[in-house]
Amino acid sequence: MATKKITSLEVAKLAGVSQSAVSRVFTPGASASKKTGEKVRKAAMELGYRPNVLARSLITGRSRIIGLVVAHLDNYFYPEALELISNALQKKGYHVLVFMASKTSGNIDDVVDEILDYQVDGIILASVAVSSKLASRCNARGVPVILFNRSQDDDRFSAITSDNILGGQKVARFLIAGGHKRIGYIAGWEGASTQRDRETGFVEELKQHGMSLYAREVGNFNVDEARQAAHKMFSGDKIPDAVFVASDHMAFAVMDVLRFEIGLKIPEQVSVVGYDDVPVSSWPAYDLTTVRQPANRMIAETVSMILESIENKKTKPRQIKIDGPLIMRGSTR
Amino acid sequence: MATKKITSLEVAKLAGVSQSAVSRVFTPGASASKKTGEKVRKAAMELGYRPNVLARSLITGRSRIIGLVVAHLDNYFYPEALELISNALQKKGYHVLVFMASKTSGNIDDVVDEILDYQVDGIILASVAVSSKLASRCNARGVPVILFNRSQDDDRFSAITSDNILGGQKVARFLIAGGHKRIGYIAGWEGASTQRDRETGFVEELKQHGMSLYAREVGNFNVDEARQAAHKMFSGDKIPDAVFVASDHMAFAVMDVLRFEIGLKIPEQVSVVGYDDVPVSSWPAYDLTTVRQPANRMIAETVSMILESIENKKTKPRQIKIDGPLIMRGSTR
DNA sequence: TATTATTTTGCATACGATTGCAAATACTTC
DNA sequence: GAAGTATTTGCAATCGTATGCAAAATAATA
Repeated sequence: MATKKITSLEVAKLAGVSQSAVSRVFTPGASASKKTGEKVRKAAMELGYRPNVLARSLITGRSRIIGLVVAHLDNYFYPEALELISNALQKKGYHVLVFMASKTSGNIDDVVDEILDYQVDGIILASVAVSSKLASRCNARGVPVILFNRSQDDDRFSAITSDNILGGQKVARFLIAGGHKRIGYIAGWEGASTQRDRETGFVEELKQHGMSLYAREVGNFNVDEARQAAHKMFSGDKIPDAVFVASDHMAFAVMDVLRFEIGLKIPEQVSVVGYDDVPVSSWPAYDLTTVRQPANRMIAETVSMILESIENKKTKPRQIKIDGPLIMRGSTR
Repeated sequence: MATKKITSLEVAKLAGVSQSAVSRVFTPGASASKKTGEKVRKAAMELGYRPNVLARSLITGRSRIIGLVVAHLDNYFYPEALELISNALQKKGYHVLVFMASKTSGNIDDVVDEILDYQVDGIILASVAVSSKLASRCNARGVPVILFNRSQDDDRFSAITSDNILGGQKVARFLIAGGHKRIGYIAGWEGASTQRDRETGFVEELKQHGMSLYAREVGNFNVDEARQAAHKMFSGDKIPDAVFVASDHMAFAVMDVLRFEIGLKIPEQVSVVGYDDVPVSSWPAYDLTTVRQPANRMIAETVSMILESIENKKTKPRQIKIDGPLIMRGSTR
């Protein structure tokens, strides 16, 4: 139990070479002869040596750590995203340090400060906004920041989203084509760009067809509030014949209220459309028509973009929108 | 953009003190006068200085990083756990470095090696087993390892689980009390202690009442296999009148098959019981009777245990089982 | 084989902090 | 105000690795 750590120096001694030689053997691209390579590797194996990433990063200035801030693990889009991000980064030799932006404490700036303390090579903010003070601090440290599933009017950040405006439009067109006349919308948190864009696209497209929202409530991307919103929207006598809910997560709650509390048939009496296409949406119990957020491609872009920024400090931030299809299922007629 | 990092030395210069003074101001418990404290803090604020956690950990030997290995983010018990763990550790000044044990690559040992490279202060393995070679390597480095939601016959590890045997028993008693005569079981992955314990408790308790499993299939904690298992179990003419499924995650798939593909009524024709009590279980569309894994308490124990091991190297590993209640809902009669 | 070009190697320093030790300063107490 | 005690401070070494530089070893060329 009283065990010393194995350092490169001890490996060097055993292998009969200098400490720098050991370092070079473990540094890809450094010059070391085949013979030394073998000696060192053998000694290292014997002692169970592995380079200390932290010590290395102290001198290289690269930690190979990416900070990931995430708030809504209860929305099942994010666990999926987290898994994909982590896997993709792992393949590139990076790892993810997770920071929860607890909805209560709220102050993202503090969290980002903590992240920077770990000398992360980059930061991914999943569905979380950040003050411009923080922006400049990250910029000052040369740490690239990428917004995932959230965009912000600040060109110091790259942002990856699905094309939420287009997505909203698709939903509108689809519902209109289905002959719906009284169309409601249950909004997410109004501070979120995703919410705003989805609604904008949706409402604009309705307008194109000479229609407007028949009802509107706010669910704040939150199950309980979504339930309340559903109750309000469907309590009168003239109820909508279709409702677009700003996220699948909320849509499930809405469907449950409609079916089990109000007693409406979906889709016969009401059509419901969500947004995200999380795995649960395809389960027969919900079978929810929704706009797919192409997680794979969003993550691929996110990862390649952040790595690019790390390699090459002078890449310009970019805003990317990825188109996602409308997935038609049984919650709509 | 070409911005230097702010080090303690620069703060020291600005504040007109030595570098060690700066360090002391930022080290809780170190001796520094009120006056210096103020000068230093002012200078630090002005320059935007924050201590470099990595450099600190190089010398203290503490990284304040906890490695977390997790495999099944698609089972919604784990995102919840991850959120709770991360929050709890954050409060204590630790952070979580995530490692995905992709089911395919499989080799956890390599993952743990990677973790150790980051000089983590501890490792939490969520639902993942590890070889005894690795065990000794972690032990050698003095890095405590805790198994979360998995136990292992190796007393070098602490392990936190719910009381799966007792949980299985509770389900058996409940189903018997409900008058069920033909009781089936859909197993998880047989390599998992959770699966084994749940089944053991369940079957033993049936035996106590002079009953035995009417049918048994394996779902491997996997949605697709669970679906197939359900099909097999409910295809004959004498079908079970109740089925205990080893995880909620699989239970949802089973319910969907029974209702939408086979056309059975739950609970009138078949009762279904799950295990975990993930949030979805309480949604009306499933309304699943299940055994709650008390995530809060499990995480609280996990965190306090790992921190204790870090502070005090000579704590003995312990195995803890936490009792969880049977939550009765509408999927059973 | 002698000479030059190329690799490989070791030395020494640096990365940004913490900490034991001894000197200096501040605080008590009479 | 002096003597003694308690705090604060700076110096210098240290953590484990990477890397510029010059020397040594090897390979290439004539």
